[in-house]
Amino acid sequence: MTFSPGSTHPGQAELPGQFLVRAGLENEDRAALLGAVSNIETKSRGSCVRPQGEQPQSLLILVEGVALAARLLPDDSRQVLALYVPGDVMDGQPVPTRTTFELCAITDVSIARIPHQVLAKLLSARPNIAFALWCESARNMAIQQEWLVSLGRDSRARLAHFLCEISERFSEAGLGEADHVAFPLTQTHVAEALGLSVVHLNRVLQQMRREGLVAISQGHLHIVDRSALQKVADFDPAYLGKAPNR
Amino acid sequence: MTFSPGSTHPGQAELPGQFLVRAGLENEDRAALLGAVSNIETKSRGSCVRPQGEQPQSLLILVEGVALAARLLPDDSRQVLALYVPGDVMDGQPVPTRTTFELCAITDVSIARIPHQVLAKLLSARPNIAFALWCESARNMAIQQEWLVSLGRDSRARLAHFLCEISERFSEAGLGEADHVAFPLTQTHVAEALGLSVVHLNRVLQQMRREGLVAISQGHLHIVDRSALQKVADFDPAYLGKAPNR
DNA sequence: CGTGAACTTGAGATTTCTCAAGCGGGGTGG
DNA sequence: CCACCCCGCTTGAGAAATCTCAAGTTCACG
Repeated sequence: MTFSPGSTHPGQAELPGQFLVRAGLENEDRAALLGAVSNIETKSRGSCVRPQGEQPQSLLILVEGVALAARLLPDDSRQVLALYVPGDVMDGQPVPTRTTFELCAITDVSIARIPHQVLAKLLSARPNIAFALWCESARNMAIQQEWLVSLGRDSRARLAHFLCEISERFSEAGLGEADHVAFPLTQTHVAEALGLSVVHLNRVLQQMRREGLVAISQGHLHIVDRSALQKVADFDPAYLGKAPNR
Repeated sequence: MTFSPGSTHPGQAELPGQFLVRAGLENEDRAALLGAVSNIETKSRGSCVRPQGEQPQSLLILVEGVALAARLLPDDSRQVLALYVPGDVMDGQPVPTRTTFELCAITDVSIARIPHQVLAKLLSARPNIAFALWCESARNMAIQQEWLVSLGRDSRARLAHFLCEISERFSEAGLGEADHVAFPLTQTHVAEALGLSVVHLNRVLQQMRREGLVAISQGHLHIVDRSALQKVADFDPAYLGKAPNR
């Protein structure tokens, strides 16, 4: 998989089929939204999709790959604020405002752009689209809220919760099976998401591995004992819009 | 100030003047929204406005007083997720979903209810209202994002940031002057918001008091050295929709 | 092979927590 | 009117969680 980074192939979108169906968007509206895509561009892994502090010109939708949003702090540390999988709207704000975080590609990604100028017309012409984007945004808010709660707990619960969420979202996005999903994140990424040092994160992870809860290797996450893991995490997938605990 | 807890006086809302103007709502739409208020009720301080896990029947707007949203954890601890001041929409979701947190009155409060059933019609009839509520929700998300970043930092920065935000929001809501606002929270509330133990919070607070950054007494917060405090907090009020650092 | 990034391990320093106790004001019942 | 009690605040001290620094290992890649 070798993209020339930053390349652009314009025109008809090949957005993933499930895009915005979660939010209940119907045919005609979906078509209108797809028509508003100005281009789909690719970025190579590790590159920055949109720097912190920029005034965004387009709404960005992740089509392929995994990406994250992170805040750069004055002491050069980073706090990861969100993870994105294919189908996710990255930073869907009703009114574009100067961003307080950067968007980074974790793997090679492809991203659909919808210029805010075009979008604005669409929003007033088609209230359903606005409503669907609001729903998406509300879901991201629910996820963020879980992260907030998680950060208040100890490192073990934090990591367990993170892994539970990853496995749900990644498998739903087609990045693997339920108990065996792709895991392109480095431990540094995870540490920055959980607000832990890499060293400590590593130890907690090993501990959980030893206990037979999870295993991470070769860029894959294997949930060995899901119910035990969910218990450690106090995880209930309802906030992701899924059925209650299975 | 003695309300009979839970009392309800129906009819014409006396919503605060600035309500939803931040979100750019115009006369006619505002009137429609006000007309949808089924009643305004009062709750006494310390009481629970809406328990965790309930299916909400109405949108709640805080008219008077201070309230918070908190998640109850299985070990009986709590994580405060949000603070509300008059004019705030408490948990404004596009589609009402089972709540994952409780709403509590910190002071005596009065709250306007808009039944979701009524609201739904309003949203489709008047897209501007949906848009305004989305904007409100986006603002709450930005605040929550700041809390998330804050939780990743040390206790000193966390507290400083919290106090900066409080002073901005409370004074904007008419709960005091810029450097001298009402502070009805107990140290336990603050500790639960910041994910710290009360004991540790107390020590950090005293330290900041000794350094001449802030003073809290008699239910009032006094920002003694705002610029120093903002520096400790790495605080930029832009996310609240205010002008950049002064 | 040589190199760099990610992961791992050790050990001491620091932050934060828990438990325990004392203080002080406001409200309440006697 | 007084005594008591509860809640919120404060302080001390030892325990636990987490961090930082430093170094070693592994593995993919050129």
